[in-house]
Amino acid sequence: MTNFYSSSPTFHVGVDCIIFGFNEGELSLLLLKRDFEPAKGEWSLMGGFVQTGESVDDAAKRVLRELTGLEKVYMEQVGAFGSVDRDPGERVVSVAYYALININESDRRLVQEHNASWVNIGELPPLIFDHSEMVARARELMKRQASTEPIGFNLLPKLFTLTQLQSLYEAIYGEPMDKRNFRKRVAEMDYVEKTDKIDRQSSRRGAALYKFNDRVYRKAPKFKI
Amino acid sequence: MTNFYSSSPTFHVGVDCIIFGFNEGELSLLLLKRDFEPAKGEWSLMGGFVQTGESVDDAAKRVLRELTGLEKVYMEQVGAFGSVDRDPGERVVSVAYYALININESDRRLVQEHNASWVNIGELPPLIFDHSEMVARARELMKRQASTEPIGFNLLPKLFTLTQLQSLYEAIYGEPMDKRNFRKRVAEMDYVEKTDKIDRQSSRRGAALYKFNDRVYRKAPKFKI
DNA sequence: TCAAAAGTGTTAAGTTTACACCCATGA
DNA sequence: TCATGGGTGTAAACTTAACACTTTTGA
Repeated sequence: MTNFYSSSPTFHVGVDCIIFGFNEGELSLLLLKRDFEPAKGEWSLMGGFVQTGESVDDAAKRVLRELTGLEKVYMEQVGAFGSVDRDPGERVVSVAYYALININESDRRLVQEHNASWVNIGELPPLIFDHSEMVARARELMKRQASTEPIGFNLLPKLFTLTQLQSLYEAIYGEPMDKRNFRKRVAEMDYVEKTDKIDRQSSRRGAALYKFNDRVYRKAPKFKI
Repeated sequence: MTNFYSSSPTFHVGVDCIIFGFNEGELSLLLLKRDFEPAKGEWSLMGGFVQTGESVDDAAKRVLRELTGLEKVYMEQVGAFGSVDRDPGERVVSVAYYALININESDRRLVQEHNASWVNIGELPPLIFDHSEMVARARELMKRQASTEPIGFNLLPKLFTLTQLQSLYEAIYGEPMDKRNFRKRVAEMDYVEKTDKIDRQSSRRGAALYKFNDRVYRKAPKFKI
């Protein structure tokens, strides 16, 4: 009896990470300037190959960790990219993931070693292969999910001001929002808790610092922003 | 110099299809009772392996065509499933797709030859591997997309009554809808066109038959149902 | 003549949007 | 004292939801 699987070819399976960060009111992506072939010298997403005994999700986590040093990061699968010629080197089916990280928590040394840098999302260079398409799909997905679930907090420090939070959502949606309406909505989210701490960086008066309480959110998960 | 790719393993890449149909007010899936190993005798999705020189999307289209005889079907990728042990036979990374078809247009002989049948979505048997999870994800995705884009028409005959259309959306959302509000919304969609034909199957009085005009939709794509 | 599905508008409730001024502070 | 960002409420516009009766016709 012939083996059921053996008549079909096998392929390298890759993972590529669209890594979002937020700083100074701007969304950025962590991109690599490739110092290796193929496509040496061009910009790309951080990627890698799935290994034996490693799930595709785990491969994505590993690849993210290799670049940023971070574990337990918020990640979502964007989808599989499987055109025949998407990688000119060899046939590779790749699964894209997006990650939301707090830029300040990433390991600067690792980032530098990989020749990676944060690029403002409005000024992205052309990317290799189909990586620009992956980014476009990831942005769409992230935008939709950000309007539905409180994932934006992953991009902020643990303590943040409401102005920061609003500026984050303005960056995600790409449009300005009304301050009073925004704060009204946040006020209804019991899991966005005002602390007694004050941020004195951003203004003379000082702004109240808030935190996201996931425990409370899971009890009453209502979110629409 | 060593080859960049060769240090990583390769895997079989599969595709699995969640095939939605609509009949008698009920959503159904086209499932296979496997007459081959592994998991012979159990229920599964229709699947196959990606071939050399074939994109993953094309593999999904081929697999769907092999079972239904249909081409140019509405399909969406659900995502990649990559757990290490998801297929007990051998390591397989699989990409799930959902398809929306008109049951009457599928090739009954082909369906029979594959030992496949339409199963009401409320009465699904346990499925092999992670196929139940694929189905769950596909349903969620399809529901969301159905509320945003006029994809439901793919499940109906070219001519349909408003009662059929409402009953379809009730099946998709799993909840009853108000007839007058529903018709009000449809009346605002210029691309849902009343024909001069009458359906006399469903009632003594007869119901006006409508059709979806994709040309008109693309000019003014507003949809919310 | 009646059973069965088709067809049709109005009102109340809820949600979303627009909008402008005072506050607290450090320089 | 003034420049800067922080903080606050109300009313109009719009959207959504609730609701019941008349029409047509084949059996």
